[in-house]
Amino acid sequence: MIELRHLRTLVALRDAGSLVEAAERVHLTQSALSHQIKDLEERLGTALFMRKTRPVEFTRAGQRLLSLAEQVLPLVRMAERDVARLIGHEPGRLHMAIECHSCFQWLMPTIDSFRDHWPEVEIDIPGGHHFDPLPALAREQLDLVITADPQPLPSVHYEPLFRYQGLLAVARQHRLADRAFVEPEELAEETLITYPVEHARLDVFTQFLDPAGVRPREVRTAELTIMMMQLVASGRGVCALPNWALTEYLERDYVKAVGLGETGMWSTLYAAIRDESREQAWMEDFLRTARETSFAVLEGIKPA
Amino acid sequence: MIELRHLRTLVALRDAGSLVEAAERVHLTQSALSHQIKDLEERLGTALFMRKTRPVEFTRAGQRLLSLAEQVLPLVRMAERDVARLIGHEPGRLHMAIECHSCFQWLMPTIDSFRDHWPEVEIDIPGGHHFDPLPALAREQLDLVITADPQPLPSVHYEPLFRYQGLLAVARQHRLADRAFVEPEELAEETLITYPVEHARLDVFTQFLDPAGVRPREVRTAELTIMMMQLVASGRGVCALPNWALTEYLERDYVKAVGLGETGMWSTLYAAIRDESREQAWMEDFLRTARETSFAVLEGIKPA
DNA sequence: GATTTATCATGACATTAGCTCATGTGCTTG
DNA sequence: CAAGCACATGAGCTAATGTCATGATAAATC
Repeated sequence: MIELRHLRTLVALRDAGSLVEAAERVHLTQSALSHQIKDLEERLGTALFMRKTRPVEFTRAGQRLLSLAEQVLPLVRMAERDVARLIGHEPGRLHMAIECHSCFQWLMPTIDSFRDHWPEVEIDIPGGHHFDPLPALAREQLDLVITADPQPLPSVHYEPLFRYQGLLAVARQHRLADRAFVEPEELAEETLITYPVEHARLDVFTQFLDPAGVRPREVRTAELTIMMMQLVASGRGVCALPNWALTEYLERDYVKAVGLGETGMWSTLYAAIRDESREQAWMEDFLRTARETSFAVLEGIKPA
Repeated sequence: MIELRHLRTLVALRDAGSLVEAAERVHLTQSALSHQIKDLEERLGTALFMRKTRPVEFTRAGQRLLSLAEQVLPLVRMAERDVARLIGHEPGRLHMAIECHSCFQWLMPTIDSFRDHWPEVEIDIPGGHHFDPLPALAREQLDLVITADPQPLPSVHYEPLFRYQGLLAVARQHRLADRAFVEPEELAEETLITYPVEHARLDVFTQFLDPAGVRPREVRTAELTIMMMQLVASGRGVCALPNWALTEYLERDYVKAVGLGETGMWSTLYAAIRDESREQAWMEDFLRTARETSFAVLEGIKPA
């Protein structure tokens, strides 16, 4: 008997293009998917996709099942939402803080799509708070915080969203422009441009420079990503940003990007929420939507 | 995660009206369904149906999932059929013999619905064969035989369709009319009306009278059920028929029905097919359709 | 063309979901 | 109030469904 599990796998496979990555998306091993699909194929009596092409190519039978999945899975999700709505009639509240300036890029589409499904949830991003958002979360002043450095707090749960790589943006003619990666020491004579937030919240420092005991010659700040890009492009400094925040500038050949350290500087972005709210159907749905939107909108990120 | 299994269970539950019978339909135990649904309810956080009513009554959440099932399951079946069709392009042949006169009642709607889905399968009920159908099945002159007495033959497989109870139809004013059941000996002085087929193929004899060494005073035959009913109603004899073949006459209060023996005479109706054809998608589908149609059209039958 | 790197397949083992069995509880019915 | 029926529940088992370790194969890199 064919099950929804199979359909979800097929969709992941198509979106990912390979078994390995599809496996990450559905949080299973490559082997599990291989077995699962093989089993399904045996029961159906036909192959579902070609393994020797990249991205994988679906047979006609595979395509038919994919189209089934496209029809069916949204229906299932809608039903689940309806059921969830039938249960809890208390309107939800979703006040959030974002510790990650570039996150608006995926957060806005996420919120848009979420609002369609859960109109009764009150969404807000309260501005002008100068308090520390994570304790505010515990105090129930906030309901969700997007952050890259989880700190253990009672009753706060960190839900990983995705992993991304921090890259160093440099001018095209910069001396480091053609390097695959740089070592911390090489930034000692550079001007580093950052968002105007505390030192401890910038992972170029916490993960890269501080461990090596290096301080850049100068640090200056800019509010917006595009301003940073202006400064970098005109050779006024370098700046570290998530890979996906850079893609559009890289495509336009506006700046160059190099890795931070040999292994690259990978971070995980988390949604911090209170333990209790993990149960709420709309919260689950928000996180799912966030992940889906991110993977659709951003390039170069990986499942956590 | 909700799975198709759950949806199939819910549909069975609604159709059956009780967990016990639903369990029979999906070929699981009552316990399994109880666990399965409980588990689902816990994950959803809400009850799906009321257990204390008969037939069971669905909560709003339950109804929502039912409606999901109604949308989704047909789509899944269609996709499965399409996939099956993509594989085997050889048009199928379905020539059948029916060893059960009353069976046309459910067989005709079955065939109608099947033909819609598998237009390329050539369906026929070759008439005028006076050979024994089961060997003809093995010889590939036939592809399916509806029968109530399976005889072991190499490469022939018997797929149970449903169980039914043989009842004795008697005139309203008959001396046995108010009995719950009769013993074989009580038929020694009766005229028994049967279809014009060999003795060994009539289960009133093989299962009821022969074991007790009883022969009715007289045996006469009639071709059609309705003729039998005429004769019975006018006191010219009694006749044994499947419960479901009698319902329409019982509802019109045309005749009365009594059980055969204290435990009742239960038989199982089988579809005999060749081993190889068990694999064919359209054959599976025919059997499924047959079962579904039977349960929809006939009253008082049970899953095999 | 050799070497490295990637993906998928596969067999053995592990885990767990999902089932059956046996039994308990509560409702209905005679 | 006893009997019958339907559902619930806990224990235990099995088979389905995973993981791990490894090998084969194809593409990418040197």
